[in-house]
Amino acid sequence: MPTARERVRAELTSEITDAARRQLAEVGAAALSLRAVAREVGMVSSAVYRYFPSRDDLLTRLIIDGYDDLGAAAEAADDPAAAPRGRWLSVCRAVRAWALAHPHEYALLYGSPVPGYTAPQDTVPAAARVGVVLGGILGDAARAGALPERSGERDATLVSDATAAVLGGEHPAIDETVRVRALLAWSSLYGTISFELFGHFVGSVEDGDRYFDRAMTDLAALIGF
Amino acid sequence: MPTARERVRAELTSEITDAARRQLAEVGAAALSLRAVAREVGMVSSAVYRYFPSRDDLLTRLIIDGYDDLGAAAEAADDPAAAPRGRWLSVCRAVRAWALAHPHEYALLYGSPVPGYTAPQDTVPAAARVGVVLGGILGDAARAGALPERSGERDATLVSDATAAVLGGEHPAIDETVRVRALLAWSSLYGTISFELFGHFVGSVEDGDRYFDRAMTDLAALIGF
DNA sequence: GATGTGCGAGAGCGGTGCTCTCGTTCGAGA
DNA sequence: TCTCGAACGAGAGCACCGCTCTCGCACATC
Repeated sequence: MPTARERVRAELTSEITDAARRQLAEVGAAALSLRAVAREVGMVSSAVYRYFPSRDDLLTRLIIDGYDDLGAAAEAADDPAAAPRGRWLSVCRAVRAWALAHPHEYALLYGSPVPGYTAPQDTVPAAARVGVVLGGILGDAARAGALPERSGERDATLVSDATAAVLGGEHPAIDETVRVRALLAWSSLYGTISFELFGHFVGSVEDGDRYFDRAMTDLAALIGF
Repeated sequence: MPTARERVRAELTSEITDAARRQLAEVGAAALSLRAVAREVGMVSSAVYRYFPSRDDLLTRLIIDGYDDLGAAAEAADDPAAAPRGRWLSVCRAVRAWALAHPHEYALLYGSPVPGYTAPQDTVPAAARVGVVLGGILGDAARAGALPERSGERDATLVSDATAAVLGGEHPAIDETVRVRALLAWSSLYGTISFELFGHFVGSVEDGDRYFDRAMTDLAALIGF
């Protein structure tokens, strides 16, 4: 049972992260100021250091929360009963929708890394959630016989064992070519969203929604869906 | 003929940008400090404002230079006499090599936008150079009959006229499907490089060089090369 | 009830972007 | 050739930043 002190500490911690999240959404990670967060929660800046040893640790908290929120959105959008292509497209749409709704969070997760900041190991499980969802679609499709037959060969020098396991594991319909294409589709999803969000499609793509659907459908076909 | 004052002004301006470029390469855009640049060139910080009205304007200069440098690298890597797939792969490799050699510049160009900063119109021509090279490969391939026949249809609600013109223009082998795939391949190139550079492939891709070549080859096949 | 730990407040350090003022110097027009 | 205005560098200063340290106060434990 938590003491009163522990309870108020937990409450204050989440109050700080909430304020930080609000400020992140407003001004972005680079302009996120620990002092402003402190002001918003009615603290003096030095008091915040009782809860987060540095601004980077506060950012780490936001990064993990962001990955988790995005991962949950992707998982919620996936209907395991649907056909592979529909599942793929649905998850891609969910990721894009989350990115458009949380542009600064997305930039924090998938944009330039914060300088002098290296992601601690804590972020890894949360960061992997979207990939796990997409890998599950691939594996389910293979086991359902929805993918063309392939050599099933394994080249461990290209894709790591852990990632190969996430990408449907060993199956005759999955070889290194499929694994590479799945990774390519995964990174292309984020490349597409990043280009849209960071303005590189301005003047090129007229209808973002339709372009995205067509591009993601092309990627699904590349994998074999 | 430039006066002595104009000459020394131009010289000092390039001295400032050189120092800024060095600092960008070392500490990244977010940590680039106008005061440190001033120190490096032996000025007091306020004097730099005679040459750049703000830190963002200095960054804009670096962005344009970066796009130009990257664009020149892409153009130099393209051999118009080669086959489309080889040209595509060669340009992709050049972009990746430039990114790996200039990670902070790359992050400035294709990572999170600087907060409160909107790219001025000056950056557009420089930013377009890589896309023009890739579009040229597509157009040459179409005119050489190296692409499968298609409907040649045009759907201006999806891709802008200017971009369609860059992507080989009107040709029976180029329809909106090809244009979408070309844009997808373009953004996927950067998605792949960004994932590698920003650490999202850590633990997944074992051999970055081979993975990149195979992924880019898959993209070429998607376009029709 | 005494004691020690957790906590918030405040001052302070060195850094940042940016502004303003003040002499100086240079260059073009009279 | 002289003059006067524009350009320039230096310096002080403002408000902000991340972070550290110290100092009291309050709470939980012995």
